[in-house]
Amino acid sequence: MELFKTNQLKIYNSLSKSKEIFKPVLEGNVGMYVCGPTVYSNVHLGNVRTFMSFDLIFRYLKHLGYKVRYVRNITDAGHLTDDDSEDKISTKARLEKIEPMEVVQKYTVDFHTILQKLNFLPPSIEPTATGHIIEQIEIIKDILAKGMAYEINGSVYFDVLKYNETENYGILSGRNVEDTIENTRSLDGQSEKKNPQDFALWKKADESHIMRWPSPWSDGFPGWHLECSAMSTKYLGKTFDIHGGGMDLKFPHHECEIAQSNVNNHVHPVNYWMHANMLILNGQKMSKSTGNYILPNEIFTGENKILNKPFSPSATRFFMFQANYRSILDFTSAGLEASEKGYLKLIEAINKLDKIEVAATSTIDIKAWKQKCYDAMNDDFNSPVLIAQLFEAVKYVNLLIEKKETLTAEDLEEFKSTIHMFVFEVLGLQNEVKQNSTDKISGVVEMLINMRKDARDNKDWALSDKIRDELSSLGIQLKDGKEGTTFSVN
RNA sequence: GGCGUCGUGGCCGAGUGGCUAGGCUGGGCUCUGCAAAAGCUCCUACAGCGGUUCGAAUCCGCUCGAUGCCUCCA
Repeated sequence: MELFKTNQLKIYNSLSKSKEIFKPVLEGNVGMYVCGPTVYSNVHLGNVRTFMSFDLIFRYLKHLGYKVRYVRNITDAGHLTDDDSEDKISTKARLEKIEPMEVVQKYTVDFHTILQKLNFLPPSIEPTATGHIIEQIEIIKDILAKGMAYEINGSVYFDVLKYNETENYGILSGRNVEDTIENTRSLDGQSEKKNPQDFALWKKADESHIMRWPSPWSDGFPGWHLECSAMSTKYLGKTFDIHGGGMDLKFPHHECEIAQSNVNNHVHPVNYWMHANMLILNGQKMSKSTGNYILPNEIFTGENKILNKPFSPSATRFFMFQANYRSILDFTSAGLEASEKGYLKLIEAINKLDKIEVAATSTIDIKAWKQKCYDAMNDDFNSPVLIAQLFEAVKYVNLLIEKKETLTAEDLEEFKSTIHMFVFEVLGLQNEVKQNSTDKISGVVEMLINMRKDARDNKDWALSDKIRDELSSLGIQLKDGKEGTTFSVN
């Protein structure tokens, strides 16, 4: 029987601002859409955190036995710059004097490389905005036909005020349009829009603009908000289960998606809206201009001014999951160092699992422990609590090896498989310790351990300590236990 | 200014009304030739001020602070 039938999953829904029991549209199936990156520069670390949260969610849903279709788009057109007239990709292409598609290619590759290093699962579909121009044009036609948009000078805008007469523009973000009007009154009236809060569905391209597609209104390009509506509808249907993204996309991006779908399909597009919170760096907002900024790859190489040392992808992943996805997370060197130690402790315990011997009786209630792990994840993907339970398991491992606790063969098997499943399959961590110590090294170290044992038996402390210290300086730590000496490679 | 999110011990972070996670750091003890590892243990907190309640970190109000969106930066 699938696990989802026995596990009651609760998800915090940004729309209702409360935890709700998760019920997919189609039993056993989950449709999930997450707003992907705009590929006009290296992927932002905060963005990585958002995607990592949804990687965890994707992994856990799959683990529960759901058939998940996970769509995460690539925005390669339509995301406008501040003056609201030029596409971000185009701007970058002009600045670097390369083709827009070169910009897209370069940063898409960067994005995938970083995610691969961090052991992300690829989404089921990764559609691009430029690959769905036709679908977007069809939606614009429909919205125009329904009278909720207007054309001016070859551009098409969504009529927010008119929409708000019958629907609620602000249902997700808690804004009301009247306030928005007052607060935007001071902006200059250069825009051709009827109202400042109207957003673009189609923008006419000026002569210098390289990225352009023909449409009934002009040669131009689609608005940013539209691509997500087009692609989510195409691959997941008019109403689907989960829509995710960073907290910063709640308004206006997701609000606009809701408006578009409400007009286009006459339904609210999403049952569960999920928003990952922000990542800050040393207590401050990340900002390129102030230098309080770090690229994901610089974490791994250590080539940065923020952190004291490099950190591995798994240590970084572990650090991120020690906080709940809905909390603001402060990215600091001290925090990463603490997490790295915790991660190594966990992995070392996992690598020691085979040393546990089977006993006739169990002194630990493995089923109760396992249930706590599931309870944590079922409670809105509470990874910090899951990790706390995994540290309980670390304690068990050490006590079991010392024979202060015992497990039957059946319980031991369940214990091992549960640990492996949560650590590697659900959290997506990698066993970096194991990768470092090859069998050849193990053989050599074992030999030295035996030599040291002889020295110790002869009370030749000078030789024994020399072996220990020299191995230590090579990054190999010896650990004397009741059952003999073991080692770990740092 | 408006709309959100949040403010927990030396640090990081769970916890939504009573049973007070976990990690890192530091102290003590056990084990050990010594150390490390491991086990046990200690330091016990909820921004401030009011209120509701038999009882609040948890609910309500106000104040202060952080952060996000509203304006390019995830």
